[in-house]
Amino acid sequence: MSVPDLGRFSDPALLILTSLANGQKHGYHMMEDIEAISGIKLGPGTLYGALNRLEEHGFIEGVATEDRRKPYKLTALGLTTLESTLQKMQSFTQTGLQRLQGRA
Amino acid sequence: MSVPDLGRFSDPALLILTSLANGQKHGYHMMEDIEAISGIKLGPGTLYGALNRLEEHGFIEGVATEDRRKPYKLTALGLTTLESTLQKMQSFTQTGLQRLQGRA
DNA sequence: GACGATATATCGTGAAACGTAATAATAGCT
DNA sequence: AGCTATTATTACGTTTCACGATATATCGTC
Repeated sequence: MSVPDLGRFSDPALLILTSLANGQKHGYHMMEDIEAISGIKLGPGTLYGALNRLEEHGFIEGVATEDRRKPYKLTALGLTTLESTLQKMQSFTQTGLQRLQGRA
Repeated sequence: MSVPDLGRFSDPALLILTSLANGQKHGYHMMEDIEAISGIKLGPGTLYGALNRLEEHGFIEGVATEDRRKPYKLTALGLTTLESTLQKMQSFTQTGLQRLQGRA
């Protein structure tokens, strides 16, 4: 990679919530989706670890199924949190890019 | 705050680099700047810890001075990294917000 | 010029999150 | 049946975070 990565800008939690923003998904599906929309490939430990934390904190919840796949979906809390986070991030990146613009 | 925070979306490192995007600053100044542009208040341990790591990784460098304040500025590496990170973040948040839009 | 408030940086510590990898088990393909 | 892809769990070492305590210099003001 030509441009090195900033340690962890990624924040798996945010990637996951965003992946769930357009409908429920199970873990493996998220892995692919996240890579598609962000270019970041989460390992299983990272992904499932973050999933558990998100569920504990009430941002997502498992959907009942008899399949071996375990789908998750956003809770109301997760939804509003995601929305406000994305909005803040957007205005923040806006500011940052403007600052870069203004450089000599 | 009505909307709870997503554990660590913040990523102090990114906040710091962005704060340096419009010119060199010393630690305390960054604290205030970061709070102004992001609403996030970094404690001293968080801030200076992240500063040290960023310097070790070559993203920023201290500026020589006789003052007791120690200013930092972006390195070339830090600059390109920041730019590419912000751009990716912007397109990512874009995608996320669109997905939220498309919800029933 | 003493005294409190603000500015500025350092250090220490425990907890949380991250990344990698090993493991397991089911499903699908040939 | 064997092999590959799918899907999830767990364990472990490292890094980062957040919080607080500490230290010192500077400023204002009385």
